[in-house]
Amino acid sequence: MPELPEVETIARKLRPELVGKSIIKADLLWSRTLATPTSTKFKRQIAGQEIKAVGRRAKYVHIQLSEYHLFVHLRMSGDLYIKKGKTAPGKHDRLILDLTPSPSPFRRGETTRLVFNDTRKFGRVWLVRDPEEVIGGLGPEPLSDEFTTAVLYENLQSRHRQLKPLLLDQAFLAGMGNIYTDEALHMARLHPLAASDSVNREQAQALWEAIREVLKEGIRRSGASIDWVYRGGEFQNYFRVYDRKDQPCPVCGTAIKRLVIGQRGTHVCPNCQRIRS
DNA sequence: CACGAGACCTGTTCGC
DNA sequence: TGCGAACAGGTCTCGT
Repeated sequence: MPELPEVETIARKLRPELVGKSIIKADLLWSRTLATPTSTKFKRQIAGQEIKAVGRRAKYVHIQLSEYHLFVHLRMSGDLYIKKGKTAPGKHDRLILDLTPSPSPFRRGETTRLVFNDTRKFGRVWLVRDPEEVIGGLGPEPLSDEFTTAVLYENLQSRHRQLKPLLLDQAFLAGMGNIYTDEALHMARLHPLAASDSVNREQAQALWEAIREVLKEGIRRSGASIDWVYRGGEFQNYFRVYDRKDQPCPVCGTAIKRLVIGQRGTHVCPNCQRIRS
């Protein structure tokens, strides 16, 4: 489910609810959800921590605590949300953090919880002192100032990889997923199988612009919501190629094709996106 | 180094 | 209607 825009949307929504509250206790309902440390250590270390900030790096939700950093990766089906009031855990809840009650005089003493729900159990949570332990190997943040056309061009030249798998590689660029990669390549009129070192300066410029534009549009529309996973986004109504097999390309009207590249469904306009040219 | 296949999981949709 | 196959927003690890 969640790529950069969806994770950004979730982090923005959680921030005002979480900052300033403290964690009372943790309830781990699926042990493999915890990547590090051990369950015992995790529960001991997180209890009493105050939430200082909530942000995002790549596809990780980053929750800064008084002495630790909590990272959550939603992978394919994860979601993070606030649940108020005492209720039984949901079917796919994997981790529940009890928070100090809201100070509001109208809802005095009401239980507030941060719930990590994850149907497919691929999601992971880390509690560390040093953030580098989790996010140290990531490539540039695509919407940051360090990510320039020149950086993209040089990095593309320095390897010989198919464009799509390279853009999905989080060590190359952090935050792109299957949807936004297909959309960006289409916008830049580049074929997903084109070799990275075959891309010229103009094409790198177009790709840089497309990546930023597509991600910003995704954020503006609060992400994309397909089927039962993740709700609230609107970007699915504006896909140009993703999930649009056999439907017309919005640019030229040619039927969109679906390929499989690196075991991922990949959508292209066979007319707009050609390997040579 | 680049790339493909298999794992990890559950749920929904598709094809016969 | 039933039932197995294919597929899903991600990433890791192994073998070639």
